[in-house]
Amino acid sequence: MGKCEQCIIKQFNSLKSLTKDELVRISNCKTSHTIKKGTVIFEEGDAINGVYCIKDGICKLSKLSENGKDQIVKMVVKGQLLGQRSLVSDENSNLQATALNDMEVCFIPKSEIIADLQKNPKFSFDILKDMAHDLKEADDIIVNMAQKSVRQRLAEALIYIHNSFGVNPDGTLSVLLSREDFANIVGTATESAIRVLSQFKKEGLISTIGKQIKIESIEGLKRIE
Amino acid sequence: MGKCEQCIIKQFNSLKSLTKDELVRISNCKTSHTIKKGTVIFEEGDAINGVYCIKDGICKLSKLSENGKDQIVKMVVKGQLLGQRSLVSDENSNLQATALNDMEVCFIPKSEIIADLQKNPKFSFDILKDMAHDLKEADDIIVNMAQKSVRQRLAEALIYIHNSFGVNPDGTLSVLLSREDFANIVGTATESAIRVLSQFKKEGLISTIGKQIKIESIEGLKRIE
DNA sequence: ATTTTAATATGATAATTGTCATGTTTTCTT
DNA sequence: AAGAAAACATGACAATTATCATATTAAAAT
Repeated sequence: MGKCEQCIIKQFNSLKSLTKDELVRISNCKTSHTIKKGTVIFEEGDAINGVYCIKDGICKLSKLSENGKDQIVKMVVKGQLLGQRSLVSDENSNLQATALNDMEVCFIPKSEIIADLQKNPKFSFDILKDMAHDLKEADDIIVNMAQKSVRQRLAEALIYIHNSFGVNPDGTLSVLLSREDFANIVGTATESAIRVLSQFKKEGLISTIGKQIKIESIEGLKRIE
Repeated sequence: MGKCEQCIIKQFNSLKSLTKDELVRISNCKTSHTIKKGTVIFEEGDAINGVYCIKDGICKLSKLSENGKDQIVKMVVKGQLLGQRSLVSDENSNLQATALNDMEVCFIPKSEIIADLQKNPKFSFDILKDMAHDLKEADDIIVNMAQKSVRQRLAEALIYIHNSFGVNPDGTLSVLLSREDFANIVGTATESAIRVLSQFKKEGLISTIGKQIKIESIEGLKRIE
């Protein structure tokens, strides 16, 4: 099993602020996992008790609404930490995490890392920065949900996914989402999401290869009102 | 001017985790302010460079949408800290803060408190907990915005305000909001908010005394689908 | 390879919400 | 106290979005 001290992934998240000694200790108690696409990593209400360092892949964080829909609140990718909040609060998770493709993760038990959070101010400040950033993003999402049309939100979601998670060699979005996922990001009915995507296609803003989506005009998508 | 060490307000926020020495130092550099209802405390894009400890009153945090509406993202009351995020990130504020009634606040410059954040792990852990809580709340708001009707959201907003900020002796909500404010919390047109409130009144769920609102049946509001 | 199932697509229609117009009430100003 | 301005209220209508029905296509299972 790989060692945290030597793992490049940590450069991308708060673990980079741990000392070598701390990393060695964590490395000895972490567990590596391969997670198949579609697997639920944790559910709403679960006690998580640790963080996942994502070595590869991507997952969605969602919350079940009373109307039966599963609103996607955030996506977490390779390099990032999943479940940071469980380190801080003793409450159970308010979100469900589901793998969007095959993932490789390391799980670090809370018990082993919580002391570092208390002792290593650089580390806790890093986590703090992360959360502040998440909070800012959440504010933006709230405003978008409240004030923008489905069309606008979907256009922005496409741009966001394009810019944040990149594209395949053929130009299609590297994260493969179902139409239902798109609907659950944007907060609309699946049919509505499908309809809007069809329109975007007609307008030449995107093209599709099977369920893969390729953005043809970011500028065009940005211009949508 | 009052001294932080003796101030009861700090019991309600993360400042309680500062040592006596730290509090004394902060007390010497803080500035007290009275803020009139309606005053903009800081705007989007402002560099805040400190936190406000709210001794009395309440304010709204909002963000301007492209369509000209001012979405209210959060309300901050007596006892809480305003602008915590400015301590952590060096970016300018993404939100505007506006006093909803007359306020009394103490402003603590970032320069004086940032060292404590680095050195006092109890304090930074407290702030971390706060942010984790805010983030959880933000998730809930996103789901509500995306999946619930205006009617449901407004009912929930009324309940939230009732439970979180309390009522006057006559039973009316102690935070006096305009219909436009309600619309901006719920993310709808002012006319729609007015309409729904009128309906709630007709249905006996609320009553009004001028623009003051009194909840007559929390259970009824909760039952709305 | 064929059946079965799930995902995508589109039409028709209903429900929700936004916009504009206009009137009323309340609050503020002088 | 009178007039002006802002906030509240409601109707009429348009736009957006959800829901239900039903194809069509793609993926999975046997």
